[in-house]
Amino acid sequence: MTELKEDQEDNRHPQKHQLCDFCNNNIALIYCRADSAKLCFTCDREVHSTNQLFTKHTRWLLCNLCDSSPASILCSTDSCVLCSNCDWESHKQQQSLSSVHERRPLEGFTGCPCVNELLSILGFEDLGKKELLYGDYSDGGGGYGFSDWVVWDTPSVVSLDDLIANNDSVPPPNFQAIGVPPLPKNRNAACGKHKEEILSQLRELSRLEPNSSENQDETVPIIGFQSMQQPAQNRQSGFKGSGFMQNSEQHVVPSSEGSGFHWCCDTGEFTDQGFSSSLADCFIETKCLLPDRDSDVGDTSGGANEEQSHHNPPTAETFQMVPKFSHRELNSQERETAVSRYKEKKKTRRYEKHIRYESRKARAESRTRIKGRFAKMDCRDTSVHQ
DNA sequence: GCTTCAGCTTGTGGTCCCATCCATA
DNA sequence: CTATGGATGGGACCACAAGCTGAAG
Repeated sequence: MTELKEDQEDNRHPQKHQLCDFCNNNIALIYCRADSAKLCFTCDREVHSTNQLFTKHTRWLLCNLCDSSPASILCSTDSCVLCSNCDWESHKQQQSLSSVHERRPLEGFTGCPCVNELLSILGFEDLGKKELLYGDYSDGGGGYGFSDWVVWDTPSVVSLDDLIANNDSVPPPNFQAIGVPPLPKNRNAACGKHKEEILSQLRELSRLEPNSSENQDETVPIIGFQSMQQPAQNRQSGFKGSGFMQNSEQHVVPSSEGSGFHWCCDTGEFTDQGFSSSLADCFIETKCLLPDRDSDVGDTSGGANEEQSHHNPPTAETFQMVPKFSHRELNSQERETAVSRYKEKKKTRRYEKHIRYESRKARAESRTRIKGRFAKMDCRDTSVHQ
């Protein structure tokens, strides 16, 4: 079904994939604005690890439509990443449909992230390096096909009641359910249409990493139900992924004492020392982007604010009512305008010194100076001697 | 609407000073 | 690893005419 949809999408936007500007061999998946270059993951690593300056280049995934601009928007509905222009064009033409499209901003990355970090950046944080290296996700045979990694189906047995029901088999804090088929991984991958190519290149990159074999054990995610990661996924699909659209079970996810993880959906409070700061930053940023109405949500945990019955408890439905898309679209338009202004300004950018008033220049050159500083006219006599 | 005027702001270049980087002992 | 010195880059400084702005006639 998903593959069919993707095929249709591909037919709708027939295109020839751009090759990497560096090796001219692999499909370019990354765009570096500083270099104005389209790169594959391997060449990106090679190019941007050469010196410290290059590591500061911010890179983005390539837009799935035009294949020539950095993608700044993820459309979860279409499972594609788009540049601001293509996002505007594609969703402008389908006003009625775009109103229900889930979109969220994407951020670039800098430095030389390792494969695991890239997996996290691209929304494959559940997919450890071991799976990347040895996992057979590219075909459907013998287990989980690729689509299983990226398509989210609500788990049949994940609720507080389910967990409490069998007290005899209360799982340890990490809730490792041995023998349970692994949940679909990464229901919120942010890599767009070229998932397989990305994973293929990351797999290649992983092989090239010197300590790929050493760290495998450390990076192997727990197979099966992982309460440690569940909130992160929920958070991604909910907060980051635009508005709690997917998983109404979020508010019954158990908080596990002593596990270093706590999730409380009522307040939106989320703490987990295990998560990277970058992910936390994403969360904070997204929260700031939400309309003011959301800011009240965080207070509902307090007793006094519970009296405020003018708004319902922040269930998934409540958040769905928030006019988040109007906010998002406004940002998108503003972004569009800003990008246009930036491009125009960039065209006229001048790095050489620009003299606005030649007359002032001529006068400054003829002025008397003392140690480079302009001197008063009545100091002329003394300056002459210097 | 136009002109005039007063007051304020801006811009100009050579030199100095300080912080930072890098190589070397 | 630390200390030292040279190289480098960028900002501050100066006076004052030109330009700008708002009020007044």
